[in-house]
Amino acid sequence: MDDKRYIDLIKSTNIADYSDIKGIIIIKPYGYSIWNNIKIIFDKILIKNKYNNLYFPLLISKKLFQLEYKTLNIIPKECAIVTHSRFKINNNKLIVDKKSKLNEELIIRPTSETVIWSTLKRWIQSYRDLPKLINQWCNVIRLEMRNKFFIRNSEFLWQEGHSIHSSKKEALLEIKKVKKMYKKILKNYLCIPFITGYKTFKETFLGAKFTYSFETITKEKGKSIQLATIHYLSNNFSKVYNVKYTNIMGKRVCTWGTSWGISTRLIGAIIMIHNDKKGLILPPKIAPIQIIILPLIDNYKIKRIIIYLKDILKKSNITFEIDDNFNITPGKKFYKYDNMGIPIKLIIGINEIRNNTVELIRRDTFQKYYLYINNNIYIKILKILNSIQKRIYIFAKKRMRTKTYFVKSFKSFIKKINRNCGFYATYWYSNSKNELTIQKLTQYTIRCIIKKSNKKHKCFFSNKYTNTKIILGKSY
RNA sequence: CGGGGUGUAGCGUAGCCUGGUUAAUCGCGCCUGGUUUGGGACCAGGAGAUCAUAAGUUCAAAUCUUAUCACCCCGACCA
Repeated sequence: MDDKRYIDLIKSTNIADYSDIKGIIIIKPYGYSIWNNIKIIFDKILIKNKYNNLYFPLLISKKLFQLEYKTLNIIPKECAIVTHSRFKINNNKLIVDKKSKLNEELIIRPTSETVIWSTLKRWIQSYRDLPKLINQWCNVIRLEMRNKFFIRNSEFLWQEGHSIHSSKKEALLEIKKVKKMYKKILKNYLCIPFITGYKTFKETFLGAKFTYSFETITKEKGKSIQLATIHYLSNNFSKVYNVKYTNIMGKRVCTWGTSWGISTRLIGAIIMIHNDKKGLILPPKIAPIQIIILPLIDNYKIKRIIIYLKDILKKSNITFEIDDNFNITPGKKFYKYDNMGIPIKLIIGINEIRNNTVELIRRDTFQKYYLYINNNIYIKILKILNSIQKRIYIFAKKRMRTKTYFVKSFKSFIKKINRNCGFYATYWYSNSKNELTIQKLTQYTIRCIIKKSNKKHKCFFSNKYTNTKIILGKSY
């Protein structure tokens, strides 16, 4: 899918639109509904894992950032900074009233570690207060130079989970738990295959000891998309904000933290991964509409069938919509709903009335089924929804595999990337300078370090011996 | 911030080089009426644009000149 097709698809399916500010988009009902489904699913997973939702403020004072700089050398980039509070009129034009300059600048959150950890100090006194497992669904702003619908917006919606623990061991265990949580939603619900691993030092979140990431590639282009990240904060933020607790021995000791997130970028990933010539193919479990019912003629018998079907679908928790606008021809409707990626079309016309059936067409294969209308019809429908869910995951996974290559030398790497974009596995002797050189030469970056083997191998770039295996990819 | 490009109706565009009954073409979409309706229907009619903004050249500017602004693509930044 080229960029134009991607943008066209988002616009024609009413998922999102541009706003009048560069890099900031409007998420329309159909798109928001996808996000909302992701949210509902992940919220359940969070609750199961004992997380509590809460909300921290949008604006953060500068003095907190100053603290982080002092201790961890974090320099915030790409922030929106609020400096004034008032306008005045000059020559019939609105201008910022310089007299209204704020004593201290406020920063719109690019992420919330700052405001959360500075608050935790007051919430955590004893080992009995730990662990603290919190999550918030919110928007953040990171002013980027270059933008792309959902993949890189200046404002995006996300979930940020934060956990604070009494020991290093417990914090690391929590990271394992979060990995499972993300694996579950990405694979079982969004049907997105992925690779996982640690970010290089250069790409690690500022203030984190390590960053663990989930990466995938797009259908045609084979470009990399980062789906989720988990940061192990160690006791770094505990040091900055002096978040300490009294342990069972009566000693005051530091806390250990993690933070992690998934964002509306996932919508972009879904679009880029699940599509064909006819448009989107949404995974049934997050599709805003799972079934579109299309009566072909305006007829009382059909109306009766629809009422009957409605009842059954509602009882089986299948989301559906009925399009009984007869001013639009069937062909046009078929194209429209195919484009929107609705998993199943149910068609009812004269033939169906005669045979007491409905015609079912699944979006992924366009296979047709004729189902008898009776109380058990939902069983077959659920089966097909499930089958679509599984099939699109398997297909995406196969595709990712065929787009994953192994290279031994930089020379063969260069040769191959000219032909195929994708994931490139190789051995790597850690060196930030070389990392940058590779990026400049090829536009490829190290997506993640996937494992450390026992055997030593030659680094594909420096020829030094190493046991580190990495995946390279071309990012959006 | 560097290099390139584009601004004409809700969207996509023609016209610009060579200024003149062109206050603007065509397609999609929208509205009204009718005939249609099993994979993007057709006919008839209709609404909708101070041609990005500002200044200049000229008898005359969408068209030429200058400035400004916005957006897009390619780099640096990046969940």
